[in-house]
Amino acid sequence: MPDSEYRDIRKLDLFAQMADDNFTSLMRGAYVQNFPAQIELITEGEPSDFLHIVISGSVDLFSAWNGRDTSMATVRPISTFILAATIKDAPYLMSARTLEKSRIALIPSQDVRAIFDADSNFARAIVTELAQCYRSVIKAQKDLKLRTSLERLANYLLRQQRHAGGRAAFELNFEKRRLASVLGMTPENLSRAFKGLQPYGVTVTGTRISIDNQADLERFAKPNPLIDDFST
Amino acid sequence: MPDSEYRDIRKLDLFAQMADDNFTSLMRGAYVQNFPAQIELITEGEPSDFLHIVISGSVDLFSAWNGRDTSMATVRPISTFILAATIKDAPYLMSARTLEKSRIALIPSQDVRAIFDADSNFARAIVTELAQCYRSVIKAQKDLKLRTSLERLANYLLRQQRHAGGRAAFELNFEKRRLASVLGMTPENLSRAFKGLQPYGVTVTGTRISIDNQADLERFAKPNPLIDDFST
DNA sequence: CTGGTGGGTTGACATTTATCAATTGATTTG
DNA sequence: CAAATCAATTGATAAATGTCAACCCACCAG
Repeated sequence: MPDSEYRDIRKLDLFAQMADDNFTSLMRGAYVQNFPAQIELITEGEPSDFLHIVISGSVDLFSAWNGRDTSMATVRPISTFILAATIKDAPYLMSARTLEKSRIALIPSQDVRAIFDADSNFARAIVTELAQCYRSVIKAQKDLKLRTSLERLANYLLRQQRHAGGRAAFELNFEKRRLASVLGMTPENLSRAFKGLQPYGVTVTGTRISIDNQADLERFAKPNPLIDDFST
Repeated sequence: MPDSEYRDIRKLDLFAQMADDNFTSLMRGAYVQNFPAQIELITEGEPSDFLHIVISGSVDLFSAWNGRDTSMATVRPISTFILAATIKDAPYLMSARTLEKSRIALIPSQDVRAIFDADSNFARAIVTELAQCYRSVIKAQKDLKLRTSLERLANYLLRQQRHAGGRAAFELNFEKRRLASVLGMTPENLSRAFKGLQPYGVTVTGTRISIDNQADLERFAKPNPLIDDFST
């Protein structure tokens, strides 16, 4: 693993405070691999052998049941996924596939558990990370249960806009079919939902979104920090 | 606090392994109160001053937005809630109200955070608990996104049946309106959903459910441990 | 250049779910 | 006991969402 990557991983909240020895030992056992796009990295139901870290590219977490499937989340650099399964030594609840060419570090789960037992700074960081993950899912669930698909899309656009710097126009860094799945609707419905937001000043050209009337859209979307603010 | 309650709390996974001193110190700062039914214990958005432990009775966790509200979960004795908010020192994401007369212990959040820093056994237990909570919410989200309301009800009944001992007939320990909200539908819809399960051998009399054809219902519901098994 | 491929869109239609209003039935309360 | 209350149910209807088929268009490979 190149030094720069090593340092980038070290800077993650999860690893920043742990003892040098323990971090080095974790990394010694790690594999780093480049994967092409559309590769299934893990499959739900399998034992959780590795904690994964996305170094570059992006990864889709999804789940299937009875012939249907749905995107649960997207993981972008640099962050980890499958932490809860690793800690509990329980089967994966979601599958993961690369969305594009990606570089992924794999840390053996038993190493993570061993160092978690030995390094209380690491244990604390894991607590913070898990609490964050838990709260994110709760927010997603509120989004799903309390809002219609049009409202979910409107709020998604506002979040994405903020994330992209707050300007009126920004890029959708999602395939629309995946966005539809993340938002819990069909691609056809998403297409119509975009049209449904036109009266509130939303213009779509390919992957480019333009919010022409910020106040109008916010009046409709009613964004709420207890659902839409990912930082708290 | 009576000795028996003290011991019951001590037995919770969350507190079982921590040092005696630390547990005693946590409990010294705790309040225990009896609340009547339908009392709002906490309100979403407020700072998380206390970790709550339900000693008896039951508590509904719910959330509201834009005039709508939805039940997220029910907490039954003996277990805690609001752990993630306490740890992160972040605002509550959900409100809580007693469903019946309940006895609740309140532990000041700053005490929990202080002892979490000092007692690594406690920290480890918190990790396990949070990982468990996280995985439960992920399962709930899969249930919501991958299943129709009829399928959610069918699987709920099978889970409840197992929880009640596995016999063909069992009690629904939920008000139907609340069950509807938990399952993400309206009470009217739940009523119709029960009728929709009649062809699969489900009989409803008040709060009593009878599953007359286990195999048929399971063939329809297609229960899956990665969604319906709460223990893993 | 050309034919294929796949994402995105559109229209017609079906299904699911929500809403509203009215009724029932059990329980509570004065 | 009778009135009031509230959860549960039912029917009629509306709204939201999904499905299916067709089509457009950008992109890529031969």
